[in-house]
Amino acid sequence: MATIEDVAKFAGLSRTTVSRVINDQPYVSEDKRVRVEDAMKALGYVPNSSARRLRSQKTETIAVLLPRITNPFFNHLIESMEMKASEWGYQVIICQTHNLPDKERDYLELLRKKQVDGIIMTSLENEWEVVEEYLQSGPIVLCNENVSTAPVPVVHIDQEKAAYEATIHLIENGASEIAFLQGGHDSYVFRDREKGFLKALNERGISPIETELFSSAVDVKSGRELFHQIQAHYPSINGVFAGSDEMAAGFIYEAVKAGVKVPEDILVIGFDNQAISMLMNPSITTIEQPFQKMAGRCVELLVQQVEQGYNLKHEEHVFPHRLQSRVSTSRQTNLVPL
Amino acid sequence: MATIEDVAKFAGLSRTTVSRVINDQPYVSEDKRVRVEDAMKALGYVPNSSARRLRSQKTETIAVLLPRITNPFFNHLIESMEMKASEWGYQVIICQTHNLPDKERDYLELLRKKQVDGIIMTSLENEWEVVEEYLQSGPIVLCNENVSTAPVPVVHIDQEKAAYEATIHLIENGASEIAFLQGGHDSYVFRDREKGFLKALNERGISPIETELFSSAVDVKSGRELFHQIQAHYPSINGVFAGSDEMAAGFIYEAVKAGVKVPEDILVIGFDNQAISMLMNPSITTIEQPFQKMAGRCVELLVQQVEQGYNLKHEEHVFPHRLQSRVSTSRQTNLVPL
DNA sequence: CGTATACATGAAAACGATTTCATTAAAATG
DNA sequence: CATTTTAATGAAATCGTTTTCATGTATACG
Repeated sequence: MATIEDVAKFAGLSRTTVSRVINDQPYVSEDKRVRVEDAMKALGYVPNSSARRLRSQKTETIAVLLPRITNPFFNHLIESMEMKASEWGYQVIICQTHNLPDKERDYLELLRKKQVDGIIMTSLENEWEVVEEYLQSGPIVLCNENVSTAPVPVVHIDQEKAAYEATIHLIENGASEIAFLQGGHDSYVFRDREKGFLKALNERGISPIETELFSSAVDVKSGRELFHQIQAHYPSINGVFAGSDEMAAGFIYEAVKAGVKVPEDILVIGFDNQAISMLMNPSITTIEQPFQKMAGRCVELLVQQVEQGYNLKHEEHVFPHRLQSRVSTSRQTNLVPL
Repeated sequence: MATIEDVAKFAGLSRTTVSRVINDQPYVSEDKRVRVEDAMKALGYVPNSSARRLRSQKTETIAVLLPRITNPFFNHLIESMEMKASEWGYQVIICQTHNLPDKERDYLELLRKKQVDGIIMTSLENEWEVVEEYLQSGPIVLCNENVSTAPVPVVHIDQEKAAYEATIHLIENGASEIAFLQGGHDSYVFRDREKGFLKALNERGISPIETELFSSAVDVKSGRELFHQIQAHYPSINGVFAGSDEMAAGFIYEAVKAGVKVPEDILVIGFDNQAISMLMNPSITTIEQPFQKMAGRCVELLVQQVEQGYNLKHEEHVFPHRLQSRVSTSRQTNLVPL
C-alpha cells in the first residue's frame, strides 16, 4: 500500500505538504494542492489509521458497554448511539458484558490501552469504585444506571417515579397484591424502581409481600418462569410489575396458556414500550423511555468531553417517561386494543 | 501515562527487554522478568494500542456491516459474532448501513484505512463489483447474501429451498392464492427466496398473482401496512409468505384488529423463529436459521483469513434450516399453541 | 581446550502519519 | 527603499511500540 512518503515522492514534494493537503490545512499553493491530489489518486493512497492514531493520540472510536445486544432496550439504545457517533465521525465498538464483572473490566481496559477515546456504560456490573479508576484514562458517560456519587454525566429517566406511577396505575385498576419482578442481579435501576414501587404500596396502605421470586434476567424466558413460580407459591397475587416488556410478554404467554386471564385475573405492566407490548394479545401497558434522545445525549456528552476535555463532576440528565395504557391493566375492556 | 521507555528506565533495562516480557517472548532471564513486571506494576503501565497497531500492522478489530441493529435477526447474529470475536481476542465495530449504498462504502473504507483487519457483511447494498475492490485491502466474509460469483467465503442457509418448503407448507394447509412479502429492496436473499416461492407455486399448478405490493422493510410496520394493501387490492389472497417474523406479526396484528381470522381466513408464515413468533396469538409458523452457528462460522472464517492469509476463491458454507409449524398455518386447531 | 551453540541483552531501525521549526520568497507597510 | 508580515515549503522530531541486528557470555561438544 502506498504511504504518504510515496505520494510525496510521486508529486515531487515533501511529506509535510502532502499532510497539509490531506488535512485541509492552509499554506499550500493551489498548483501543489492539485499535484498532491493527483498523486494520491494515481497511487490509490489512503491515510493509515494506526499511524494517525499514534501521532494524534486520538482514536475517534468509542466503546458502548451493555449486557447483551439482543435485549431490545439495549439494541434500540445502541442503534441511535451508532447513528449519532457516525454523525460526529466516531466508530462504535460493541461490548457485551453478559452481566459479568470481569468482562466489564476487560472492556474498560480499552480505555487504558487508548484503544477508544471514551466509554458509554449502559449497565454496571462492578462496584463504582472499580470503574472510577478508569476515569484517569478517559471520559465515561453513564446511561440508565444512576450512580449518584459518580463524577460523570449520567443520562436516565426518573426510574423511581416511573415505577411509582406504574404501581399506582396497577392499584387504581384493581390490583391489591402486587409482585415486583425485576431482572436477577442488583443494580441501581433495580433499587430505584423498587423504591418507587414500595412508596406506592405504602402510600396506598398495601403491605408488600415478601416474595422469594427469582429470575436471572428481564427476558421472555424469565417472565415465563416467574409465572409458574407465582402460580405455585403466591396464587393470590393479582398484579405484576415487570422490569421489561419481554418479561411481561413471557408472563402473559404462560398465563394465557394456563387459562389465567389478563387483565381479569392478573394485571400486568411492562417497561420500555417495545413493539412486543403492542403486538401481544392482550396488549401490554408499559412505561415509555425516550431512548433515541437519551442515546443521542450520551454520545454528545461523551464526544464533547473527548474533544474539549472533562472535569470530574456529577451531572444528571433526566428525561421524561410516559405511561402507555393498554389492555393488560384495563379492567373495563379486555379485547383488541385501539 | 507511562510508556515502555519509562518502564525500561525504572527497571534499569532496555525497551527491548520490556517488550519481550510484555509479549511473553523467550530469552529473558527470570530476575529481569520480575524486575520488568514490578516496574510495570509500579508505573501502572499498559501498552499503547495505537503504537502496537502501527508497528505490527494488525488491529485485532473487525467490522460487521448490517442494515440496522434493531432488527432481531441481525442483533442475534451480531451477539454471537461479538462473543466469538471476543474469544479470539478481536473487537467488533458495528456498522449500520440503513440500506444506504454510500454508508456501506463509507464503512468498507475502514478496510482501506487499515482501521479493521477484516469485514463481515450481512447485507449488500452496492453491486458486488464495487465491494470486490476492497478485497485488495483485506478479507471479507459474506453472511446471508449468497453472491455466487464472489471470491470469498459465504455463509448462509439454502434460502431457495427454505422458501420452497414454506410455500408448500402454506399450500398443503389450504392456501390457494399466496402473496410473497419480502423487504423493499432487491437483494440476493430476496431473489433466492422468490425463486423457491415460484418453484413451489409452479409445481402445484398455482399461477402467481402479479401484485404491486410495496414495503420498505421487513419490520412490524411494513407488515401492518401490507395487510391493509392486501385487504384493499387483493381481497382473495388467503396465504402470506412474510420475509420475517416481525413482518408476519405486524400483518397478523392488523388482521386480528380488522376481524380477519388467522389461520381460518388467511394462513401466514414468517421467517427466523424469533421470540415474537411464539408469543403472538395466534403463534406464527416460521423457518428457523441456526444463526449462532452461522455467526460463529463467519468470525472463524474471517479471523482465519486475517491470521493465515487469504486467497480469492468462492466457498459456500450452507447451514440447515428447519420449519417450525405453529397455529398461523394450522387449519385444524386455532387456539392456544402447544 | 578450542569451537560451535544457545541464551541474554540492548542500540537502532522501522511502522506511517503529524507537528515543530527553520528557511526562503513574496507582499505589505511606513 | 528598508523593514516587517505573511505565505509556502521541507527537514527533522515525534508518537510508542516491535523487530532486526550486533554483541557478549555461558554452556555443550568433540
